[in-house]
Amino acid sequence: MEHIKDRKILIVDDEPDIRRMIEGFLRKEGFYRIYAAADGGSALSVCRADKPDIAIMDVMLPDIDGFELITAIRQFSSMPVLFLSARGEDEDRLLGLGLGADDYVVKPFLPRELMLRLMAVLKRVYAPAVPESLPCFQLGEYKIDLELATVFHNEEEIALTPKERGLLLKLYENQGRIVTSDALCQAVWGDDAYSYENTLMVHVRRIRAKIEQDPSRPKYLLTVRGLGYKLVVKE
Amino acid sequence: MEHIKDRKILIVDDEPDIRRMIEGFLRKEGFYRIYAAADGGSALSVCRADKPDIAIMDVMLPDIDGFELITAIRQFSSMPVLFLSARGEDEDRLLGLGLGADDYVVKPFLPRELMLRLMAVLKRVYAPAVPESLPCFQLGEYKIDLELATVFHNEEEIALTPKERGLLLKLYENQGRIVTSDALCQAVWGDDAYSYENTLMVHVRRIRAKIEQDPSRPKYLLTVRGLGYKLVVKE
DNA sequence: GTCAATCTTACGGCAACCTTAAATTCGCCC
DNA sequence: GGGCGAATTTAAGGTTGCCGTAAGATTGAC
Repeated sequence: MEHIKDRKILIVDDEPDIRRMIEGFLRKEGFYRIYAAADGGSALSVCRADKPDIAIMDVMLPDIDGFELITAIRQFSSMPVLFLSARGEDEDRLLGLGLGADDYVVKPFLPRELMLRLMAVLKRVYAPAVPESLPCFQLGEYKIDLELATVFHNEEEIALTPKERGLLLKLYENQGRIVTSDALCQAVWGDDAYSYENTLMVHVRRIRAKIEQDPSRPKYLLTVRGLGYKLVVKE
Repeated sequence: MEHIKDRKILIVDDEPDIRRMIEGFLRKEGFYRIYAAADGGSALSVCRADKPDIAIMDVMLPDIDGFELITAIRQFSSMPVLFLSARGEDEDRLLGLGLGADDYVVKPFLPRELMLRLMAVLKRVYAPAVPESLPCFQLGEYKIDLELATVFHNEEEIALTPKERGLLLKLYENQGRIVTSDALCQAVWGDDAYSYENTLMVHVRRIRAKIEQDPSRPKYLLTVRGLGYKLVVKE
């Protein structure tokens, strides 16, 4: 999941105009994975089948009350839900939030407000658990600080890019051991392991340019032919 | 002021039942410094005399409209005000908030909701127990005094705006470390951080205009691509 | 020597970032 | 309230540099 706008959104409302309005606005804002449903029944099956990342739903639906719907959804999913409601009653609001709704917008609303709240919920719920601190270690005269994404060498500070940092982290976690190319790709690019072999080599080359005296005869980041790479930390 | 529940609360409502209900609930929740008034006139004198920390007041009072009352109060006090209203109209809400009300609860309400909002307002208004002294530090030829919100450079004094100050503070507290854009937004704008990315950039740009020789090639407030920003203090 | 694996370099796309200006909101004084 | 200047946000277009691709060179195993 690269971007917040890659999230899948389900819109549940029985009024076609509202559905289209919301969908249109969200698309204009850059969301592109949008589902829609007009009633609770189909909403429920979309939730099961497509597993959207968030649902925007009207409280009043033709076949089922929104609060019952969220209860049903909670049986199998903890996806965030943002309610739309024409009523301004506080009981509804509290009930909704109490049942696990994440926010609540009163109709009529400005598209922008819906947007703000949607983004807020997505950020809150899917906020990446950032590891507090990343390691810092020495390679001969080179000091590698992954926290600062920086290599220190001879008074110089050389910045590391995110990919370089990710690769070095994976290698450092397995220092002295061989890390397969697949494992490295997995660590940096995620599960969909396409043919990143070549790309990986290029990145390794770039890392070597930053942490090796002679990048062509590496001392620290070694190639293990046929298997992968290995980071040698000890002197 | 030790605790949030040591705050003095004024309840203004002409219905004795409502007054008692709110007061009872608040006492049960641990508040103990509670004043009550049945009309705008006495509310005003309580505000003058006892200087409550917050007022909960009905919009409809026998002698005066709540909005006029808040205007009168604003003449001599900036105490937070939380409105109760039987009308659910947004105009009222906006008007109230625009006039300096801090929140707004629609009757009928659940005591718990009033409570939540009351606490929220108190926290928001009184939490930033402004740290007495803010740091002052040197960036090359630039002296940054966050206390005075001023940059000194070549006999010149350049004022910092509140946002600029907030950002610089957060950066200074993490000097030498990378501060993510999210963390910066959070520090200055609060939790619901969305769409501030661009705004942040603009502010960074303006800060750079004040503390960098060449804002396009910053020496102190550096960009860390893909991560955030970093303040380099040491020379 | 041959072949496959790995290295090396260069280049273009694209997202992240920058920059500016205009629009809007905020805060203060009257 | 209304008006004014400052502060902030929005918007639009420009720039930069990370990253992925490809193509040719080199290395190591057999």
